[in-house]
Amino acid sequence: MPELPEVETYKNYFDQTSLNQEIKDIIIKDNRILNVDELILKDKVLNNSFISTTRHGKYLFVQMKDAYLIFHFGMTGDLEYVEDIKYAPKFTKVIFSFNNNHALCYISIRMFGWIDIADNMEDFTKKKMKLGPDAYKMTFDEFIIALKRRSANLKSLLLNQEVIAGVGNIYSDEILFQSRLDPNRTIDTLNEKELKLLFDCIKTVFEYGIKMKGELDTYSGKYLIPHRKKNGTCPNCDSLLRLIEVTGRRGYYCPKCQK
DNA sequence: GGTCATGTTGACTA
DNA sequence: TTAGTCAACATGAC
Repeated sequence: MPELPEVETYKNYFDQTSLNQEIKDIIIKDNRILNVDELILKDKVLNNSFISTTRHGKYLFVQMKDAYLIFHFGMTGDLEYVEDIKYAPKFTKVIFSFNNNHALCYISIRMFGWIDIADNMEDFTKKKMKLGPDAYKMTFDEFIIALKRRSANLKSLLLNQEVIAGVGNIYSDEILFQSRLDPNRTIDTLNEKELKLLFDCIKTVFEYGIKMKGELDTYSGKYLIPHRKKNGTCPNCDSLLRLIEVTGRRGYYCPKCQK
């Protein structure tokens, strides 16, 4: 499922269920989702505990004694805390089992997500993944710096994790709709006021998304999200939404409201 | 059976 | 360097 609001929701869920308990076992049901050698993973995790978590973009970092465990959820990743490993849901790929027999399951249907280990969070985000600033936490100055020398169209720009981390396909449509900006425009055509507007909309859209725990089907009808389907209409002016394809992703926008 | 999907990456071209 | 296009990854839903 995850874009930024979902990953933030997973983070909160992780914090409420899985911190500060000794990890006594890891069960790897499918090692294709591991980006790290199984032995290294076990060495870093077993007999340790999860201390705290940090989210950067769509990545969740879990601090341990001398390493970070990293989760990426792809398009169909999820976490579930269960009372016993026998309740592990379908498509569970890795189970972290605690001393009290409760367990945290990493679930992935399509296996686009993965689990990794890193010594240092900055090295991972900046050097390895080259991620831009986190879209929800960045300041306006960081946003402007991230856009320097960029000239891509607005939708591809928002989707590019190296520019800004955390915006996915659905939220890129919503952010551009709330900003009333045409996704086909290029970033270098925006004036100061439009840049500030775009920045503010990134924040408010994610704020709402986090509040709603990323559950898209509960979103208010004044948002674009419930309308982004074939023959969907603009919640603002009722025009038929237009479909665009950018970087192989489908997007919806209102040709009348978004300029 | 065909198409589509909340993501990322690498190859290639301009 | 930056951008755009395409294909690949694996699986379920409609």
